[in-house]
Amino acid sequence: MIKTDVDLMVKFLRGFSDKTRIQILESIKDQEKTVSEIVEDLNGKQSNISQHLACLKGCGLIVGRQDGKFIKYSLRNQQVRDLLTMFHTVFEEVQTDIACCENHIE
Amino acid sequence: MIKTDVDLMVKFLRGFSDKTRIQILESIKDQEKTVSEIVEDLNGKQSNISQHLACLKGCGLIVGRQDGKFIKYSLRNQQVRDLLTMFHTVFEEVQTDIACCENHIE
DNA sequence: CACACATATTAGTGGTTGCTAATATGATGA
DNA sequence: TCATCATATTAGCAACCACTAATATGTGTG
Repeated sequence: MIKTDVDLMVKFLRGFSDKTRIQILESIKDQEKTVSEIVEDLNGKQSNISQHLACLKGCGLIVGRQDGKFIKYSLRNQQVRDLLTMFHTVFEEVQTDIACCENHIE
Repeated sequence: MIKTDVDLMVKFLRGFSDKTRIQILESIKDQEKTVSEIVEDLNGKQSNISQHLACLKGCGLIVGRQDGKFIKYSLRNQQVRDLLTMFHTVFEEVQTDIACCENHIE
């Protein structure tokens, strides 16, 4: 770590560390969607999704724009999309080893 | 998400979602190190570091090899290194927006 | 084998975080 | 403006997870 603040970096990365958030990111990866659409996509609760969206927005991973009575969310930029793609790539190659992190750190 | 299991994916990504683990990854990014060296690097407790190492190993992000009485850890491969680099890149560009995730999801 | 050093594991605990339900805010259109 | 729909926020709770201290395993050396 050169100069960037580690704590902030971790907050950024924490955006990726939850199932619901990953699913949201995947859901809007290719097209922007309204909150309701995402809720339906994930079969989740509106308040829960809304909280995660706020988190992802705060982490700089997504952006929202008002569109009539809706708010449409999409990935912040191509880099975030690339990051998601790269996760898949590295993950594929590593998948078999992952049994880790049961409950506590382990 | 195409075919890969989301839960497993999240376990993989959770490897990146903790300050100590990020610091470990950065610490061994360019050269393999023994546990003691990492402990010293981070100014941490041996048992704690050891647990995080186990987690990172389980997540497929690092590998360890016995070397005499020591065990030396290093990043699993170039892809993981690339991922770390890419974090920095995207993070730099996004940094100002990150105030998120205070305590609860927010 | 016994001792010393390096690392791993376990148990217990406190703080963090994601969930739900209820309520509040905000925007649109009659 | 009032009613309605879309989204955000809050409070409370349960589960999770990282931390420390203590102990165990393992490896090399006398």
